[in-house]
Amino acid sequence: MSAETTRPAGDLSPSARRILHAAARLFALQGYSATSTRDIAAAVGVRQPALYKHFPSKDAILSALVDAAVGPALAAARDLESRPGRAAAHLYRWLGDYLARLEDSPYLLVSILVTPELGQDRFAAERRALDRLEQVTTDLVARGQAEGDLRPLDPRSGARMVLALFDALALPETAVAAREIADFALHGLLADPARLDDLRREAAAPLPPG
Amino acid sequence: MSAETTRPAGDLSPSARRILHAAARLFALQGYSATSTRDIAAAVGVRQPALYKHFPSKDAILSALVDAAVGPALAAARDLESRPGRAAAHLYRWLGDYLARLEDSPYLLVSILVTPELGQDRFAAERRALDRLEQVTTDLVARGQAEGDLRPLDPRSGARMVLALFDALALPETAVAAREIADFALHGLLADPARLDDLRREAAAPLPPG
DNA sequence: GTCTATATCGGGATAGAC
DNA sequence: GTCTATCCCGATATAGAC
Repeated sequence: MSAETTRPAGDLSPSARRILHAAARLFALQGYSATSTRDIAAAVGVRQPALYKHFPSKDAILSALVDAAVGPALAAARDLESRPGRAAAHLYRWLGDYLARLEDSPYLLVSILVTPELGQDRFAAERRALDRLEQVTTDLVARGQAEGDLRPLDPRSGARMVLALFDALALPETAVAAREIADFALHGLLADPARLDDLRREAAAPLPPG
Repeated sequence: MSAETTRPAGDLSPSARRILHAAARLFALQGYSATSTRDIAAAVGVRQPALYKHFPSKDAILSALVDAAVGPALAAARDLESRPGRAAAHLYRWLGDYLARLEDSPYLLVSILVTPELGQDRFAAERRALDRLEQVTTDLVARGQAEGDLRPLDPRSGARMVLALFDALALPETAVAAREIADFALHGLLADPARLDDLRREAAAPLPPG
């Protein structure tokens, strides 16, 4: 349940998945606190107490969503760290893959990333997961700068702005395409945008073994 | 109270301003619904019912915050429309001014822009205000493309991504600087970043009369 | 314009039958 | 594993004294 476990979504029962799907959609549309467990249950087609056979609390639902959103992204980023290649290309590949995954995901996880309720003390574990996401992004930006591909700016600021762009993915009906976001992010960071085609090629190539 | 009025913040009593300040901070930290009117009152140093002498409801507080956040930005953008000059330079100037204003503002309005509760029906008027903000941004992007300064991408997507960056302004302690955001946005949009210095000069010059 | 006291409602969670 | 019924609490808002 905690963000430490980064349990893959595959471990969840079909019922639990349906609950997460419905909850994520409602959280995105109207916010976490404004969504009642009755709302979630109605969207799933069951009565409110039925949820508690799958999750011990409403908070646990949000926690599971954070895990499902952040876990795969962290795993992918760490995998990339061990591979050869330019950090800027890794960043581009990582953004494209992760954003496309979110786009396809039924969970609409993006808006979870900006759920302000996570600022409360009881979600400290989830906040740590988000902090790790920011940290791996910061590392990629810093490496890209050291390698000369990315323009000089505070790498933490760069990471924050890249992650802030995720919110543009938003809801399906109005979404900005994943590739548009990845392109915008790289344009925002690159020292010389002429190198983007080059990076795109490297990022599209099969991943060399670490 | 409605977003239509775009009433300047100057119309508010000092007490009302203190309430808005405290409320904005708490909404940003833990979310709108998760913040109780008791929380707000405690932050202001009064008891909960005292708030109702200044605002008729909790929703009205959020509504006033949206007005204060969006009103000046729309006014500034419309003013720019009537002036000569390149749209890309206008966009840069507008972003810099508006973001700096938010940075200085005691209201921490940024996170208001992503408050998911605004998705609920009863905030339709506030959503329209945010839609207008997106529309003026879209228009600026489209004009910048027509003038050849901005690279081709869906102007609506471009506007969404620019506005999504606002969230990086976040809270004071961890904020990304306003200028960093404006620079990142322009880099993300520009056809040729070499033109940025030029645009910066035009944006820094005194505004020519319309 | 702030207070105390309180009405009223809705939400999270549990008990226990099926 | 879902249901009905219910507990309990916290939240918004109002009443009325000062």
